[in-house]
Amino acid sequence: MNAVKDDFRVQCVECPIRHRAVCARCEVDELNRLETMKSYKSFEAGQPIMWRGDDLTAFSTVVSGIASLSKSLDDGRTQMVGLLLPSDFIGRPGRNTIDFDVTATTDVTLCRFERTAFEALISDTPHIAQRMLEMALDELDAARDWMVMLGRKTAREKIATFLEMLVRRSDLHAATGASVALPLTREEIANFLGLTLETVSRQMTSLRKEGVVAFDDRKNVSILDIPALNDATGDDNDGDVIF
Amino acid sequence: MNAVKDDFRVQCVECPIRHRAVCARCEVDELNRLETMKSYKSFEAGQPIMWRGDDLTAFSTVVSGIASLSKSLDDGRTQMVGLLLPSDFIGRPGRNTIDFDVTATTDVTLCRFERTAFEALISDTPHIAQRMLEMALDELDAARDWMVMLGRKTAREKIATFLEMLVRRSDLHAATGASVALPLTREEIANFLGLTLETVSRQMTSLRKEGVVAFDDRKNVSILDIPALNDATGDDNDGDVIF
DNA sequence: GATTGTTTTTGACATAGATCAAGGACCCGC
DNA sequence: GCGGGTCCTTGATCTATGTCAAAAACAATC
Repeated sequence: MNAVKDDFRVQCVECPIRHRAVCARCEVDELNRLETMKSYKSFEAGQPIMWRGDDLTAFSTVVSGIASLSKSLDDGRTQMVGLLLPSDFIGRPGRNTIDFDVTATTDVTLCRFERTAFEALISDTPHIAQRMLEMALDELDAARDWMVMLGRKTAREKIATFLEMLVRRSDLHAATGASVALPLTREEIANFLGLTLETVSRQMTSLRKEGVVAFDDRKNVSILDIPALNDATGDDNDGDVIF
Repeated sequence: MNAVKDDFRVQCVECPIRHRAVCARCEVDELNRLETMKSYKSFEAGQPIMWRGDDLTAFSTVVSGIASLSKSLDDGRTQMVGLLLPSDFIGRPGRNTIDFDVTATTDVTLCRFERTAFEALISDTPHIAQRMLEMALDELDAARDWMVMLGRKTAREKIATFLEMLVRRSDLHAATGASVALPLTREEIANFLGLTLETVSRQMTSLRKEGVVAFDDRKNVSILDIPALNDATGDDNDGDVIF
């Protein structure tokens, strides 16, 4: 079992996600203010980060790793409603509990801010509020594409859409045969797509047998036929992006 | 056929949605600036307001009526991804085309702003950016509940969730037997819920036969048994709200 | 109030995906 | 390298929902 290391620390100006996170537009003096407010916290893969209903005492930015947001019905059915990558933000001003479960999908490091201090910062520095608006609107666009997928796509299209998203995100766009990391288990993919894990497995083998993809191992896919994958998504060819 | 009346006009300070729209937090001088920028435009029920891909030359707030946002796949499958009520906003800063179809579901009146002028206003007046952030985050919450519904609920639960949402929105909460307007056709409801219109119809008759609801006519439902409706949603009892 | 078109309901049937169950593959600690 | 756990695949079957088709209810126009 890997020990969680909480000793990670970088200067804001050298932060790897400096230009994409909520602080993207901050001037140096604003960064200095953030510098004094922040602390880092890490979680192992699989660990819960927050539970639905928890007091939202701090806001966070994902610095490294992947976290998922999910909601469950009483009987255990669960739907993933967000996938947080480095630079994504957790928390919302003006609400004091969180309304979904946040889980570390891989090892995750967060950059944390006390809520009240950060809320003050938001009202002081328009740069942060503007960037947060932009990020919220991007998430909303992603959520809407996701809704189309959940409501109207077949299992095969869902799988293809998911794989295509991974390719797009890893920026290998054109590189046929390149291997892409699959950061989620079959069950997590199922919760992402609104399917059962068995259906996920079957559709993946089906795409494999057709020669569209190949699985190096459980956690890595190679895309052998990008046009075929695109076709299978059900989107028009310069299709919509979820992330 | 009703003529579209474009002559609707109110002063901002007397506007019915003054305290809920993007301008909610504006001071009098900011309102005065909006006053000079705005124009009204109306659409009949069923008319398209914008098509996906259109140039986003203006932003708008819904003043009255209901509009829907939807996305379609190539073969015509369509999913509704938003339902705009009075005070809701159309358009997003920093993007110049719109990525879904906007349709007037009932007769609709919009309050319009030229995009460039409004974007300038956003960077000038933090009150507007802050309010827009709040509204975007609310929409995101709604979208996430909607995703759970699309991905994990049964047809019956979807219908119950939809009807419950209507009750909640019309603020009749406790009033058993009260009649609620059903602003969408069966097909639109189907596109909202990720179902076919036949399934919508069947589940509605099923709820009717069980005595949970009654249909006064096509466009009005009475909720006879609120606890039963709540049960049928699949949420826990003080359940989640979509709007 | 008959006519025509639209929307909704109902029925019969087909099927994608869920469910239940078993067997394999991989991982990790010893 | 062995044993126990977890994750993944595959198979057999069931069922909720989609599809296709027709009839019924309603709305609009003359």
